[in-house]
Amino acid sequence: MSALDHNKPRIKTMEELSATIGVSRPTLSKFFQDAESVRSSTRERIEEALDTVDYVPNFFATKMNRQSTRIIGVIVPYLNDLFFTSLIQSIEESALQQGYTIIIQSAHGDPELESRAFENLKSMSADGVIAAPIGQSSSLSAINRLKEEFPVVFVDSRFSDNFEDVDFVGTNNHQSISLMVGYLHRSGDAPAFLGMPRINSNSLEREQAYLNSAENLGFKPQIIPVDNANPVWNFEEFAYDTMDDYFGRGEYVNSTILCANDRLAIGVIRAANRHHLLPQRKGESTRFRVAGHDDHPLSAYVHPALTTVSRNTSAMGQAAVEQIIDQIENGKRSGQGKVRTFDAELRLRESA
Amino acid sequence: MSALDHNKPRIKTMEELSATIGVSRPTLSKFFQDAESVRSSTRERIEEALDTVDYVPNFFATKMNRQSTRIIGVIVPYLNDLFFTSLIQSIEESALQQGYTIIIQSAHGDPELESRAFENLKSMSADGVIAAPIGQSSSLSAINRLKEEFPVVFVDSRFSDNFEDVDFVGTNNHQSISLMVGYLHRSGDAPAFLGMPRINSNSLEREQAYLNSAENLGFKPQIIPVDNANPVWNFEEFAYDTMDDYFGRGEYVNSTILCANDRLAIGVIRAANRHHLLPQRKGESTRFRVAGHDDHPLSAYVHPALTTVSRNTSAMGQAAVEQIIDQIENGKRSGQGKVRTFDAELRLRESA
DNA sequence: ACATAATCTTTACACGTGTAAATATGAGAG
DNA sequence: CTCTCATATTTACACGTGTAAAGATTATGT
Repeated sequence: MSALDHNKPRIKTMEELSATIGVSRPTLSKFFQDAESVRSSTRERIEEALDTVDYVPNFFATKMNRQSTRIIGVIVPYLNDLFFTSLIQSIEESALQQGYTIIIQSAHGDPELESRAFENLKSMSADGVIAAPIGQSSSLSAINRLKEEFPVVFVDSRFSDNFEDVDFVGTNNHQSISLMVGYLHRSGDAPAFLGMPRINSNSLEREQAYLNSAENLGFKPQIIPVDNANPVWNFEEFAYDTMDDYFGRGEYVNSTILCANDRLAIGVIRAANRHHLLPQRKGESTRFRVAGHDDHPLSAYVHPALTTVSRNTSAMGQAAVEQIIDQIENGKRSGQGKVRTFDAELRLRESA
Repeated sequence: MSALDHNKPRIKTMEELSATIGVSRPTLSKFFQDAESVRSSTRERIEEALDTVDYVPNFFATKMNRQSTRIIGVIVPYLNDLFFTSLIQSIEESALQQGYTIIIQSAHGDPELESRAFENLKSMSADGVIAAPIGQSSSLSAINRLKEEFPVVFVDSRFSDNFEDVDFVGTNNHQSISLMVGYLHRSGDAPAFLGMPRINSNSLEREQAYLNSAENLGFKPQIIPVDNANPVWNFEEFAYDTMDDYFGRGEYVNSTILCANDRLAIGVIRAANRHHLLPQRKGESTRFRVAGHDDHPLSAYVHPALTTVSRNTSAMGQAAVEQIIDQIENGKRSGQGKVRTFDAELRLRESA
């Protein structure tokens, strides 16, 4: 039968379907919203008929005259990042399970496009939005306005101020960083810290967590100065250029470097390899070490394999969906937003 | 003003907008479709009013009663792959420029979900679909039916048969592979070939191109046997496991290996590093070499940096959009589909 | 077979915007 | 100050489905 699918007559409207299979349109409407809501004999009759016919309800028409569209918007700053794509994947899976459809919007790193993405979702009457914000102040006012209009959950990073009333799902950066700093400190030199070339909450929090850990463990923190002039999204290149420069001048060549994320670490490893700072053979050892943060899918495949901490993207995606659906179905509570952060786990590999 | 955005009164319908700003609804409708279509004095009046008010036309309502929705669906087999995300990025950019909106659908590697993605897009009356198909026969019948209903362009890979009438945009695999084989052959040992663990057109074409090149250059082709039992999407792990096995048994340890894509090559490099097959220091040299295909964003950051050929994803995305819009606006020509393939360029780095 | 409840059909209006036709208004030319 | 043409307004219907109300039909228990 499935080979003959294309022979099924195409039916465009529910009205037409009603006429051809002899079931009233309101009943069909009920059926498509919830097959269980009609008598079982009717259900079977409809289902049999649907096998012989090619019909899908019009998406727009179904959503238009409805209080709830069961659409969740997902906004990410950038699609070319495996962290975000795996987050999306997890979100989509959870949402689908709850009968929600997701609409993906990428801001392409542009605050202007981020605002437009929110507008798009508003015009689609999305029930709610899960957003991983770019974190630049330019998009702040737009988001500030839109968070009043429908449920919003931030994931991954959030704005430092003005958004205490918005739910947040992310990583417990203090736990993850102190876990890694603790490990590095007890297994060798205390680490220096290479941050992200832009200001978002993760960037700040991780740096702060690093400083706290240093204080707790009693070593002198050392934050590697970087050019923060223009925020950039190709982290590997940024880290490579930065450290290639330092290494060329003989700086940090015997250090342990903790990077704010794996993509930076991958760039650092590349630079370190170029300057022969890393152990090349089994048993060999050098003083230089690198560690990352996130457990990027490829971090196990660089050489030396990257020691890092894993973020539980799957749990984060699931939690974000739970939170947004809670807001949608139980109403948005004003006041304090719920904050859920997830602990990271150490992934000891070769680079440190 | 933008700081006070949230003070703007929220207006939900065009009717309401018409009442508050004193311009008739049909005129507003014209304005939102094409601002140039109304008298300039009217346009200014509307634009000024819009500054003081918060209104966006309802997406569903605008699309519903329209012949053209200006929506292009984009279906990818998997979102967790930087090749597809950069393709999407390029497609979105081109589409936006032409006034089209894209809706992204990921099949998550599942033919069932791929079919459903097509259904979704049909229910949204998408004007056309750009699809990178999974390439399994199970989804063939569904696609076969749907390609009759609206314009379809395949990108990246296509079905071997039954789809000569569908436009295709991809890489000139014969050019790219023979370019690489030629280079490897004249710079060292002739390569063996490691293919992808699943059957799509790229997989087959690249293998065939490899065989052709071998014949042209007069060396004996050697295709590395792999387990094709269950198609798998984590290429790095697949390649690592496969080659770790071989290397452990002393096989291929002095070979030059050409991989069907960079993600495989990254896995191979990892395995080769574990078995110390690759040159570790400057000047050092071994007989073992690896080359990839695609110019994956991280291929320059593995160690040794991967020698590969670049696919022009930007041009491919742009071409795919051109083709789909051509079909949408000039009608679908039956008969032979237009095939556009792009040449690849050699990216000589360190691994070969 | 009867009463009763569950479900279906019929009818009608709603959602927010596109769009066509007839009419009214305004700007520019003479 | 008319006439004319371009553009706006008014009115009306359309898109495809959700949904409420009233009446008709079917299933269930006795």
